[in-house]
Amino acid sequence: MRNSGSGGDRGSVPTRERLVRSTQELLWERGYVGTSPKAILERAGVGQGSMYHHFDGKAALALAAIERSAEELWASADACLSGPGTAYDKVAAYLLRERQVLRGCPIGRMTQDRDVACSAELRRPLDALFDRLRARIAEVIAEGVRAGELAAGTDPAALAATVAATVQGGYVLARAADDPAPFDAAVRGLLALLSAQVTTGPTAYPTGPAGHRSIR
Amino acid sequence: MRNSGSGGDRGSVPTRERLVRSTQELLWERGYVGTSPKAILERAGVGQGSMYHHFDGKAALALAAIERSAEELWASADACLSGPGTAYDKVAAYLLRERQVLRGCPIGRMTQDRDVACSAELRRPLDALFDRLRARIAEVIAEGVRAGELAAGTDPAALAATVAATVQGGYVLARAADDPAPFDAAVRGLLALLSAQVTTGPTAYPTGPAGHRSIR
DNA sequence: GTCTATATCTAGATAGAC
DNA sequence: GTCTATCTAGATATAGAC
Repeated sequence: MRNSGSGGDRGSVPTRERLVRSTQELLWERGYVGTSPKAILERAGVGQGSMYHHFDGKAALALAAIERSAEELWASADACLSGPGTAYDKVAAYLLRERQVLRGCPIGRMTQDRDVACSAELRRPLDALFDRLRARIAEVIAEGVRAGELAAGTDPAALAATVAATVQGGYVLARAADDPAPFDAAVRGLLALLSAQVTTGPTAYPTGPAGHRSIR
Repeated sequence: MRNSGSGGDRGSVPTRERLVRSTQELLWERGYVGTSPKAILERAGVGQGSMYHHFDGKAALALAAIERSAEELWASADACLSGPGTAYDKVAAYLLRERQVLRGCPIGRMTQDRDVACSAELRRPLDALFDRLRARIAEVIAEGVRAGELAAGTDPAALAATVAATVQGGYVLARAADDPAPFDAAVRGLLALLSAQVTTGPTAYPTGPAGHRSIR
């Protein structure tokens, strides 16, 4: 049982963990190309030797950071989509959950990074996350259709893609404007369309403690 | 009247123009941070002296390239939105027009580049483009509402943001999957929702020569 | 107007001391 | 395990010849 870092017995964050977290932050802020090992080390407060001891190099560290971010994002999204209420409520909870719009999506951002998109290994966690996300949203929608809440003839997979795309595109529009308003508008527009598919009004069900603001 | 490049009288593209076009391509492929002056010069086939003669530096050249790309994108989008048919037809024409999905949007991509987003000057053309685009889509939708084609109560600005976001987000999902399918699914899902807002079926009007495949 | 040579700084990684 | 030196290459810009 080797010591996995000097911090474990001091109550501080182990070196390896600090490297991963620093890299998560920097990838989110600057992307892969814009993030240098030097910047990671400075933020983590460790020397170069530590980084190359724990990881093979920049790509390996980035992979660990991306996988971690994807896990965290999935946990957050799934919590919304597994919440109380109708299918509409669950989708609305996911759409209205988003935070820090101007920072963008830590995972979606990576798709614009050439070195990431061109690397099968680095792209895999992105693909896996969005695949799971769309599948989960589609599942929620399909349940709504089966329950008679949403219009029959609704294509769950297509609508799930629209939901995920609206969020990702909302980030893009908001960053272009340096203002979260376009993101909010896109979500509002989608929820308005979605509510038109609801045969039983979403508020006809008890929505439970979540109490998300309804759009229409 | 100074000579604005040695190519004008030889039928070849002037140096300055070659620099702008090369930069457009590289910004699209690699983003701002990932594009070096050296790469631009190599693609344009000119020496460094030419670049620093025509432009102050990388940022100035990038600004010219981004403005050019925005103009081209606007022309293309506006053509779709000014086409024949109903409001649904026009929006569908815009949504279905998209090409080279895996390359992403040359303008939307820039929003993920820190140096661009943090520069008021470089961000301005992105903001202007998406602002015009949303305004134009909203105009089409508002006309549809006034004409009684689309449901009264529709919020043109919000729906326009949803349309633009679906496209931008579709690119993100497609690049994550390395497959255009999620883009197509997102568009299909949105058109299905939109068609539910159509009080008069879109095919009830003569759609003219455009003849876009209808989704539902 | 265009070129090559040069300068400075940083990226990314290795070597080896402690 | 962690540190500081050191290395090679490339980014970005300037200088000055042609």
